[in-house]
Amino acid sequence: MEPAPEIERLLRAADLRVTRQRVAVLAAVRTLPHADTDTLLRAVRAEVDGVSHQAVYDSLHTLTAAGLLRRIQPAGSVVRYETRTDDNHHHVVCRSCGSVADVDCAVGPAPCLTASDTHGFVVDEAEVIFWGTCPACSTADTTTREVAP
Amino acid sequence: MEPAPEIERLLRAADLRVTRQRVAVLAAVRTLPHADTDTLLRAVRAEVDGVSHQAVYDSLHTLTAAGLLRRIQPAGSVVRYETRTDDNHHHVVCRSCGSVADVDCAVGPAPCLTASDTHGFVVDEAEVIFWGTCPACSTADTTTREVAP
DNA sequence: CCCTAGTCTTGACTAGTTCAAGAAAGCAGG
DNA sequence: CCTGCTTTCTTGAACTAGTCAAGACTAGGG
Repeated sequence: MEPAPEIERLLRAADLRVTRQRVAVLAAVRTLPHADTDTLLRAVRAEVDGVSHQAVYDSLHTLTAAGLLRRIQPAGSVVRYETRTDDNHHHVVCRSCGSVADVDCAVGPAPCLTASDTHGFVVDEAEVIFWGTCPACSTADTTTREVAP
Repeated sequence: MEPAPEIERLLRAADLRVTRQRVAVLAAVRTLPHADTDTLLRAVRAEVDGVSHQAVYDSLHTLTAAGLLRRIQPAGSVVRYETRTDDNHHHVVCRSCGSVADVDCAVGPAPCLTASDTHGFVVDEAEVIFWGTCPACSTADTTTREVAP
């Protein structure tokens, strides 16, 4: 389903052992960007039978530490992962269904990274999360009101 | 310790019943901005004996819904609360110790609220979190290296 | 003062994640 | 190709933060 050799190359480049579990995890995050751990676990098990949940947690942590994955966690959401790690892009999150989409930086390469007074903190990253309503939910809201409790 | 009448007034203005628990919760968040629920629970119990954790959770939810509190949750952190709700300010979070400080908007009243392409999402808020190292941790890091594992 | 809706207490329960010990597997060197 | 060391995976228990639900209590309008 996924080009395994390419993924294998990525793992070796990051000095990580190539295991079926890791390959499957990385492939899963590629095909399911912004998915949560449980969804990824299912996807991985569809590829490699009998993978333990701990292996998936471990792989996700390792791959994140190696810079192959990026971990995102909007308030009130479980942890989600994506493979776009190089660019400092941001996210829009739907308040209603929790879906996430990528948003490129609006103002140049690293906007908003100029806080007025950071109280002596040494800032290395500015994370921006846009909150709103996704197309599907805003349509559902206006057309079929009173459906949700 | 806190001006209870003032807090009472705030509660009534928000059409909420005035209970000892709520007053204590609101006072606790005032004196301990950015505190997590557990810290607040302890603070509340110091004022009013035997308060249940559920009452604190309920109060925090109710007060947040009424706009008297703002709930923040940086990735990897538990939920925290603060009383500054009117202005759209942001936060700096220490990667090392997790401490949080307020940061006022850098560019005008609502910066960064102009995402380039929001994929059809209707955006109503832009949340900015600055990640870095707090003064205490950066000092500890440079002077007493090798202390932490 | 009484009534009722809203709030609090008590205690069980859940989801998501981490911890720990031993078995299995990757891969460098011979 | 085989060996052995080290990392990774499996298994299964444990933990934390938070939620659910039933009944007792109480704020505040009448």
